[in-house]
Amino acid sequence: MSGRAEQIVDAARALIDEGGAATLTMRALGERLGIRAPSLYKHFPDKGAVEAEVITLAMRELAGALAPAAGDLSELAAAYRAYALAHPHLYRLMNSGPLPRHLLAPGVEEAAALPLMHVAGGDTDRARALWAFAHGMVILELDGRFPPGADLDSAWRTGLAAFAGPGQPPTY
Amino acid sequence: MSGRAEQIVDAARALIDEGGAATLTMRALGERLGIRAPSLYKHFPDKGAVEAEVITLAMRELAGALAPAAGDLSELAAAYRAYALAHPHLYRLMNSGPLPRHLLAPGVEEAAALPLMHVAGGDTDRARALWAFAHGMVILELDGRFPPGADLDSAWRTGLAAFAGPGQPPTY
DNA sequence: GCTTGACGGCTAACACCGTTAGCCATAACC
DNA sequence: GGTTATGGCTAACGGTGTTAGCCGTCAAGC
Repeated sequence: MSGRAEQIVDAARALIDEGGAATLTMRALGERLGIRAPSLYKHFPDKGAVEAEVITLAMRELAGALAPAAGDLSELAAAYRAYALAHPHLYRLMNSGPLPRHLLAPGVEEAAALPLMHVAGGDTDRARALWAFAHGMVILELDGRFPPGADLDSAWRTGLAAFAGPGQPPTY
Repeated sequence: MSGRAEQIVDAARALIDEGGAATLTMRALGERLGIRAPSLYKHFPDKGAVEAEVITLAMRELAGALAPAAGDLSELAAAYRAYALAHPHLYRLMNSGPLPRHLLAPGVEEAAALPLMHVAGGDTDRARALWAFAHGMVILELDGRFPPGADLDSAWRTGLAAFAGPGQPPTY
């Protein structure tokens, strides 16, 4: 990816991070770089390709934010939620709707899921259930689905306690 | 809501149910009723108002689908997942993104959540964690985020077992 | 019976969207 | 020095939600 392409992806990331996916417009993106929209097509085939690069970038960010907390369930959950709250639009972009897997850098999706797999002790069912819980909590919070004033820390603790319970203890 | 308005909402529901939210276009909606797009604005202030009515309708549907399974956790979970898989686009519409609460029929959101609250034994933390898990499982499945061939029944069982565990037994 | 007004359709148009076609200046390379 | 790739540009197309303004129908009131 040439230098110009990286600038475009960075600008697109900033645009989404600030105003959400709907703010990412080819014209707005061009304007941010002092360029007209059609010129962007000299670097990317279409808008979806730019978005895919932003997703790749965000997944690497998320993996990086999770890595230091790997090993401890509640720390990992806190780091996961913290990233989502810090970058709600990026979180939504990479974790909602169909994923353009064929456009993503290979391995990046697995890398983001690795800490969770590790904390689940290699039990895929447990890992998937945990992932669903964490994603559910985060996305419902981001979308304002919980009643205003709801004690979400408490709900998180309750859920994590259930998963940490004696059902299937970590094998390591 | 007059007769014509109901026809519009029904057509909109059908359009979304068949092809997803993106298929709901004011022009397509009009065409389905033998009418031009601008005429729709004689019945609704904008597209968002039509969508809000469809959301209200879908929430009532979901509540109706959940009611027979109330009381039993795994039955309730099965009914929840079944509705989502039967009407993925409607599920996404009503459970993703910001909710236009001020446009929804009052009480409809609570009614859809009631069976879950009941099965959680009145424990709001437990109810929220369960909701997050169920929504997470469903939306990740709908979005194709799980690996192809993943045994999701098994993941559901694992998660439900964790929540049904001795952490906080039902109080009734 | 005539007038008035609401209702519910219509066309034309605007601003914005992603995208394509085609032109052109610069710069590197043989 | 000519050739070619790079990376800009304008103009335009078809699609989107939405607005303005026109007009036929039909019921109510005088």
